[in-house]
Amino acid sequence: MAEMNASHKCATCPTRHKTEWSGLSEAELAAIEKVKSARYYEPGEVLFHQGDANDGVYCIQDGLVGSRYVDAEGNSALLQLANAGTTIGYRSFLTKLPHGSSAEILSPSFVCFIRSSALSKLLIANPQIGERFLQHAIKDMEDIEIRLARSLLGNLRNKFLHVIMVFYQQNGYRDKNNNPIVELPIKRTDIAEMIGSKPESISRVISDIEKKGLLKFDHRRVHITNMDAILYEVGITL
Amino acid sequence: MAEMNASHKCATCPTRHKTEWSGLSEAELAAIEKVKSARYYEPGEVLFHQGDANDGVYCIQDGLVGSRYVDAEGNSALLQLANAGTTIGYRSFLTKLPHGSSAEILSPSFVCFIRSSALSKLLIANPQIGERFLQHAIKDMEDIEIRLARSLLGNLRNKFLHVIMVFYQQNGYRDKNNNPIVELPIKRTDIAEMIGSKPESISRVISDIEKKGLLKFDHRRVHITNMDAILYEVGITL
DNA sequence: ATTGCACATTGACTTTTGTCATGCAGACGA
DNA sequence: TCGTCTGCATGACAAAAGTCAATGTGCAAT
Repeated sequence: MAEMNASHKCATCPTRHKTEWSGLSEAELAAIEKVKSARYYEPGEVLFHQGDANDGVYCIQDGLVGSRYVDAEGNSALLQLANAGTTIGYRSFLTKLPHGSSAEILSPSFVCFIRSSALSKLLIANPQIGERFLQHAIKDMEDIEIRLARSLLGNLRNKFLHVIMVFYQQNGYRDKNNNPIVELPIKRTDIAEMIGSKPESISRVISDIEKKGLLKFDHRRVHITNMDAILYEVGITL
Repeated sequence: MAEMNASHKCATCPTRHKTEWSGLSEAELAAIEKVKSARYYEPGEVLFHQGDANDGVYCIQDGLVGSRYVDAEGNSALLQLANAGTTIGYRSFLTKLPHGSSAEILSPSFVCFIRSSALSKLLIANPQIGERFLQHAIKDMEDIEIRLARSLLGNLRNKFLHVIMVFYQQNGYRDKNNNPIVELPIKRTDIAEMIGSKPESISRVISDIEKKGLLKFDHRRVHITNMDAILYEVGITL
């Protein structure tokens, strides 16, 4: 993932169809092409910091980016993960307020950047991009609302299983024996920060879940050995 | 609050300036007036149920409405509170998906209703209403994101104090001696459901907080006796 | 191959929160 | 005024999760 291609033009971007920039004309793409910049990022790099003013939006062509919130005591939480095809930073672009959380590279990523001033012009010329931002906002909102509901209602084990299943929906595959497998894109500490917990507790939950035969962990590779039980426990709704 | 007035026309609605319907022309208001219905609700009544299809949006003229999510085991959580001037149900109107949570009356309320079919026509004729929904969505999102962050990072006491301070910002006032006071609009059990806890734990947190001299509880009336300490503990940011 | 390092696990213990049972007080209708 | 009901508080105990310390493990650089 995220290896350097020959070119990174929007017109040939493999993930553009999943973004707010799908369905634009050749001329519009060319306009974006002229004002955008793009580069490869290493894990740990930061696209923008919590509290910074908005300078534009970032479109993730490949990789994984987390939005991390740090409170006054220095405790941090991962509020959201954004993968290929996701545009981030649009919220503070629209509100003109500072970023509420940092955007931190979690996996090697290739990310494009469109400066606010250029984006404002694009929005005036193409009102349908605004409509796409509304759709995006609503999708994000449902996502966050589910997280909130689970964080209010579930125990550690339930929340952890949910995270695993979300990763499975995004990245999961089946091996030659048709057994479901998912590679976790982030480390234990970050999983803990997604559900408001600590890495030690994650370890304990993992060994408990393995003992019960629901999952089998091999470092970041997870074999889902009892899908039904997990789906039942996680709950189908929401 | 929420007593029956002589009339409940949008044109004279005291809370309209806070809603998506502000800034509409006389003719547009008259159009809404023709298609809307409105009535008074008692606590416990439900505007729509989790899982129901969307039939329109509800505009709260006066009172308090909570969106309650219930999981498979029957545990419930209050995800959001909506007070006067707030329009709810717009999300599933826009996505055409079922409601993710119920809307339950928490205080006596007067609520207007605009059917989907009529609202669709209004939106076509008045694109700026769509823009207002985007603003509303973003505001809701920031609200939920704060809740999520606190729910991931904070302990019970911190989350409880935050809820109190939110109520204070909305409803708080000062007595003759200039001491800050807030009347809690909901009971302990519902506060517990807002922060993923139980009423007994809320009681304990309250007696602890009283012992420390931060707040003084008289049933639902709360005297804020050490504002600085509370603001420090809750944290100014986000 | 060896060392160093970041990540992960495990154990012992503490703290926080939930659970269950009980009692009390204010609100309301008969 | 009397019972009844709901909300609230408290005590005793159980369960869940965090903390601190020690140890293990794979990986990369030398």
